Amino acid sequence: MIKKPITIKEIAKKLDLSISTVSRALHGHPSISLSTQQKVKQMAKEMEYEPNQTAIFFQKGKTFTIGVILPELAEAFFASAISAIEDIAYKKNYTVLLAQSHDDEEREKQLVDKMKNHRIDGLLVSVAKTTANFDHFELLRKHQIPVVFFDRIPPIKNIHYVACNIETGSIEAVNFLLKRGHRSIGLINGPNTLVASGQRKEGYIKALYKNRLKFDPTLIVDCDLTEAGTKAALETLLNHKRKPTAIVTFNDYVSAFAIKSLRRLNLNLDQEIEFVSYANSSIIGFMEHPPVASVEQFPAIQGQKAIDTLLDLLNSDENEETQGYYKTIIESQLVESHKD
Amino acid sequence: MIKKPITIKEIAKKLDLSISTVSRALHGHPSISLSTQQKVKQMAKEMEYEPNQTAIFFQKGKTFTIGVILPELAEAFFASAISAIEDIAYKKNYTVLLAQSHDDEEREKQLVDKMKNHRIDGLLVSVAKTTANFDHFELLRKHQIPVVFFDRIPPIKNIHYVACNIETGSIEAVNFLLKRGHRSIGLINGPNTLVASGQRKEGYIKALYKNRLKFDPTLIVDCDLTEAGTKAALETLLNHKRKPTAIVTFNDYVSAFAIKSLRRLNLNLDQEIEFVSYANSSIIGFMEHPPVASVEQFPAIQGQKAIDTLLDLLNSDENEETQGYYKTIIESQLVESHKD
DNA sequence: TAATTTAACACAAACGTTTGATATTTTGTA
DNA sequence: TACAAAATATCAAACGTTTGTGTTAAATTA
Repeated sequence: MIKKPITIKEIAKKLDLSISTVSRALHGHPSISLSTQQKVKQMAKEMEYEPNQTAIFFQKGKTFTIGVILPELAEAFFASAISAIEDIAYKKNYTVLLAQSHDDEEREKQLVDKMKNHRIDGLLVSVAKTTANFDHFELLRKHQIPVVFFDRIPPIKNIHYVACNIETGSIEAVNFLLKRGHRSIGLINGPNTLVASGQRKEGYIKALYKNRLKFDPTLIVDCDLTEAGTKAALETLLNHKRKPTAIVTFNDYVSAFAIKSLRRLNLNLDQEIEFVSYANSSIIGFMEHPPVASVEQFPAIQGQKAIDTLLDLLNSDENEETQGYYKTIIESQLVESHKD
Repeated sequence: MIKKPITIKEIAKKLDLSISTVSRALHGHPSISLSTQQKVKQMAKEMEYEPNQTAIFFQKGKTFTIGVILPELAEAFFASAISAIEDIAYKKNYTVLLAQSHDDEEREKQLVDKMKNHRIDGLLVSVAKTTANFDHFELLRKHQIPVVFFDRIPPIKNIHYVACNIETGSIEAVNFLLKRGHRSIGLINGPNTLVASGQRKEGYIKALYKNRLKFDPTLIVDCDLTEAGTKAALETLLNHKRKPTAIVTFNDYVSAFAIKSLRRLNLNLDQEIEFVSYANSSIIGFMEHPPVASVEQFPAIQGQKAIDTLLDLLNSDENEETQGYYKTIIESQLVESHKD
C-alpha cells in the first residue's frame, strides 16, 4: 500500500485551520496562540508529518547542503578530511554532497557545474593536480556560492583557503636529524611538477642554510613515488660520495619502500640510516622499522577549519568584498614515532 | 554586483513565448517546431541559463540523489567503497549524499531520518556495529525509498543486500596453509559479538572438518583488535601445547601487530610461523614481513554492486513485493602476497 | 468549399512551503 | 459604551519548473 507523504495542507484541513497557521504553529511563531501550537504539533506527530525538504529548499533558495570535491576518496589523507568535515556538517545540520575529481580537471569542472545546479550553499575543494585553469570556481562567485579551498589550493588571489605550511615541518625534520648527529642528509622527493615537492625542497634547503651547512643539490633525488622508483632513488643516494646517514622522504609510503629495500639488501644499514617522512599516516604503526619521525599535516584539522570558515561565510550576510578573505595556515608538525 | 539566476520565465519574456514553450523547447519536445527550439536554446546559452535543480527536484518529487551511510569514512575499506559508489553515481548522473554513523545506532537513526526528509531517491547502508533495532530502515519502506545494504547487513528478512561470503575465503585460507604443510593452525579472531568473527570461525572450523582434521577450540583466541590485545593473543598461542606453525588473523592489522611483536621477541620465529589475514589492505605492501596471504573482501566491488542494484530498483516501476529482493553475494578470495 | 486533422503554441494548475499584508477577534482603557 | 491596541489567525503571492488541456491557424482531406 503506497503511503503518500503528509503535507501541512492536510493537517490544516483536519484541524480546520489555514495552511499558514499550521506552518507558523510548527515553527512556534509568536502570532499563533500556544494552544493552537500545541494542537498542531500534536496532530503533526499523530499523522507522522515530515516536512518536504525539497519544497523548503526550493522556497528558501537554500539547501543546507555543502559540496565537497576531493581528488581521491580512497586516499587516507582525504578520507580523514572528509570524515571530519561530515562530522561538523552533521552537528550544524548541514548535509554533505560528495564527489571526487580523480585529479582530472575536466571532471572537476563538471562536478562544480553539477553542484552549482544542485544549489549547494557552499563548496569545499581540494583541487586536482592537473587543474591549471580556475574559471569554473570563479563562476561560483557570480552565483554567490562561497568556496573554501583546502590543502591543495590554487595559486590565485582573492580566495578563501585553509592550507598546511609544509616548510615549518620540513625545517623541524632536518633540525631533528641534525641534532641526532647526522651531517649528510638525503631527500627522496616527489616529482617536481608537484607543489608539494617544491615545498619540501624549500624547507630542506632553508634548514640547512639556517644551520650554516652547505647544501648539496645532488643529495636530493626525485622519484615517482612508486616502489621501484623509490628503490632507484635510494640506490642513487647509497652510491653518493657522501653517503647520507639520514634520509627525508616525500611521504610515509616512500619511507616504507626505502626501508624495505634497504633491509632486502641485508646490509644492516637500517641501523645507520634514519628516515623521516611526511604525513604521519597510520601505516607507521604497522611497520617493524618505522621512520624515526614524520611530518604531520593534520588532514582532519584542515577539513574542520575549512568547513568552519565556510559556515562562517554562509552565516554572514555581508558579501565577500567587504569582509575580505579567510586565509588559514595550519603549521605542519614533526611527530616522533612511538617506540614501544 | 549580485547576479540573479536566469529563469525560463525571463527567456520566455525575451522571446515573447510562453513559459511552457520554453520549457518544452529546452527538452526537445516534438510539439515545438525545430526553429523555435533553436531560438530558445540559443537564447538560453546567451543568457547563461542554468536550470534550478531544487525547483525540478521539488516538481518531480525526485532528487537524483542517493544517500550513503557508512560506519567510518576514514577506514580504508569504506573509503574505497564510497569511492567506487561515487564513481558510478557520477556516471549515471546521480549525486551522493554522504554521512557516517560512527557505529552509533542513534546517529544512524537520525541520519536515516535526515536523508528521508532530504527526499533522497534511495539509500545505501553499511549498518553500524551496535545497531540492534532496524525500524528506521523499515520506515523508509513506507516512504517508498528503496534501501540496499552492503557488507554489514542486518539479520532481517526481505531486504536487498550485497554481502561478502567470508566462509569461502576462510576455507581457502586454511586449505592454503594445510597445503603448505602446517598441521597446527591458530586463529586470532575478533570479539565474538561481531558477526564477522563468527563467519571467520565457521570457515576455519569447516575447513578443518573437510580435511578430516580435528578441531581444537583452544587454538582460537579472541582479541579486541588492538595492538596490546593482539600481543596477548599471540602469546597465548605461542604457549599452546601444540604451538601453531601458522596463524589466521582477523585482519591485516592484527597480522601486522602479531608479526611485529613476534619479531620483537627476536625468536626468529617469523621463519616458522606463517600468517594469513583478512582484507588484503594496502598496508601489506608496506610490510617487510607481510602475511603470506590475505582474504580479499572487495570493498569497491561490493559498493559498485550495491549502487547498481539500487539504480535498478529506482528505474523499475514495479514495487518491491512483485519483483522480490536482490541478494548478491560476492565470494571472498584468498590473495597470495607478492614476493619481490 | 466545408469539414477534419495536424502542427505549434499558450494557459493554468500543480508540487509544498514560507511570509508580508490583511482580516478578525479579544482584551484593555478611558 | 465606545474605541484603540494587542492578539490571533487567514489570504494570497511567490519560488521555478513540468505537464495536461485548450486554442488557434495552417494543412489536409473529401
